[in-house]
This record gives sequence, structure tokens and C-alpha cells, in this order.
Amino acid sequence: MKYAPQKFGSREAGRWLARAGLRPTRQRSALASLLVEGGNRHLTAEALFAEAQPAGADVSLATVYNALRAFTDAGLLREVNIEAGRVYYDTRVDDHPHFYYEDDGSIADAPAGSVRIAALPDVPEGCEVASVDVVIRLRRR
Amino acid sequence: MKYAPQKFGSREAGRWLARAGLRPTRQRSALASLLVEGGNRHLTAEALFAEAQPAGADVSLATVYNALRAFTDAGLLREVNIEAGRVYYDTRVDDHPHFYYEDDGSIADAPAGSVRIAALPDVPEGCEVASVDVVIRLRRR
DNA sequence: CTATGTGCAAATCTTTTGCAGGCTA
DNA sequence: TAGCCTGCAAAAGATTTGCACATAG
Repeated sequence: MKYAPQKFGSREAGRWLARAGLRPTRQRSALASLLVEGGNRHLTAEALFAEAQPAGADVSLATVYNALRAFTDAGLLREVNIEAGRVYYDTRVDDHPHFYYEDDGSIADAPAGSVRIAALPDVPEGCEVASVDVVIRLRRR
Repeated sequence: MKYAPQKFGSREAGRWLARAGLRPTRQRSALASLLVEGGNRHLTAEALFAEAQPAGADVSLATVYNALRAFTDAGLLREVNIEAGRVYYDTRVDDHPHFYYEDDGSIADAPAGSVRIAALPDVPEGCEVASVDVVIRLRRR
């Protein structure tokens, strides 16, 4: 297939990709721009795909999935597993708690310091903590 | 279809179902027994289905899924979302932290009190906390 | 008897993969 | 040029659903 010339992707997005040693292809650059410039975000592959179209990015859904996985493996994104059968990607990669609104299935960062781990567990022999995920599920009252 | 006479399900399992107002059908009783008598467990629908067969329970996979959802809706079980595309059911329904072994994808309860929430968040207006899920992801060192 | 449950298979939905060809370095 | 990427469509895996029949209360 014929690809259009490179025309998407901010400098910031370019650095973001370079930092992880990923080739700045047209598709990745466009997706990276959407991810980096949107501030802290939590989105699914479908959602990013839907955003890419109107932005003129012209990426296939499979490429969105592949790119998100590549970004995650490179440490640029973080997977958030909250809902069964649906993966969210978080542009913040540090440990931080999330609010999950059960009503509409949306996700938000909980205010910094809103949850503090007072005591860390006795980790089983031969293991180390990779991350600590905290999800506060909220219900409309 | 012809069903075999009721012959599975302990008294304990019967009470467990009655407590939630669920009809103690043969299939549900058998599944409830497996769940209640196994102590604290974290299993998937597939896993429970696999256990039911040798136990002579003769349930279909669809029924296992339906029953697990019914149990969860009734508050007898708790869904645990840790891995994308795979739901675990926990026989403990109170808030408690989990260890997740990234190597083999297994789940275990973290020792009681191993994690203590020091400060609860400022919950958004009009919302209340349904539950707080804590997952400590472990990596083999 | 009547509302619930159940089995089976087909349908959904999300995510992954195989392949042929395009593109970055 | 060499190997990484992409698009497309098909595959895969988990869970749900439609329908006819069974069964608990």
C-alpha cells in the first residue's frame, strides 16, 4: 500500500518515540501526538482509533493495537486493567490510584496523595514488587 | 433435556445460596459446594468448569458463566479484574489486597494488614466508594 | 402451574496474528 | 538494501445470548 508523506506528529511526540528507540513512522507519530498532547489520559484502543480518524491520521485498528502494545512494552504507556475484557492505556506511567465510575465505566486519576500505602507487604521470597495498582470504585449516590 | 436427581451440594452450600435468594438447582448447588468448601479461592469460569467435570457435576460452560454472574450479582462472590480478558472470582467478598504473580498469572491473597490505606481520597461530589481494589504485582527476582 | 434455570450452539466483542508489500535508517 | 512496520482479513479466546425444554416452589 502507498503511504502518504509524513505530516503528523509534533516534535514532542518525536522525542517521546525516540526515547524508547521506536521508529517514528507516520502512524506512530500521529498516535503519539494524540497521546502526548492530550495531557493525562486513559483510553482504549478503540477510543484512540476513533480519535485518529477525524485527525486525518488514517491508521488501521490493528496498527493502533500494535502501536499501543509497542508503547507499553517500551515503558511509554501503562496498562490499566479495571474492566473485564477491556484494556485502558494510561499516559502516566508511575504508580498512582484511579477512580473508576461504575455507572459509565470511565476512569480518572485520583488526586495525588489521596491514598497512601501505610505499610508495605511482606513480599514472598524471591519476588519483588513490580507495581501497586489501586482502584477506587465509585458509585453514584 | 433430562436432568439427574439432585445429589450434589452440601448443606453449607445450600445456605449460601438461600442467603442470596437463589434457587438451589442441581448445577448451582454443585458449583456452590466447590466454591464454598475450597476455602478462599480465586478462579476463572474455565477453571471452575474444569473442576466440576471430575466431580461429576455435569454442568455446561455457559451455565458456569451464568451462575458465576448470578453469584456475583447476589454478593456471594467478588469479581477480580487483574489480567486483560480474564475474570477471576474471589470467594472472599470483603476489601482485601491481592498479590499477582506476573510470571504465571496466579493470584493470592496478600497477608492481612500488609497494606493499609492511610488516607482516603476526597471522593467526587455525589459519589460514594463502592470498593477499593489493591493489586500488588510481583516479579520473580 | 409459572417463573426460573439450563444446555447447546451461534453470536459478540476485544485483541492477536499471518502475509504481502511499504518504508525508515 | 535490510529489517522493521503497516494494512487487511482471518483467527483466537472469553463471555453472552437465543431458544426449546426442564424444574423448583
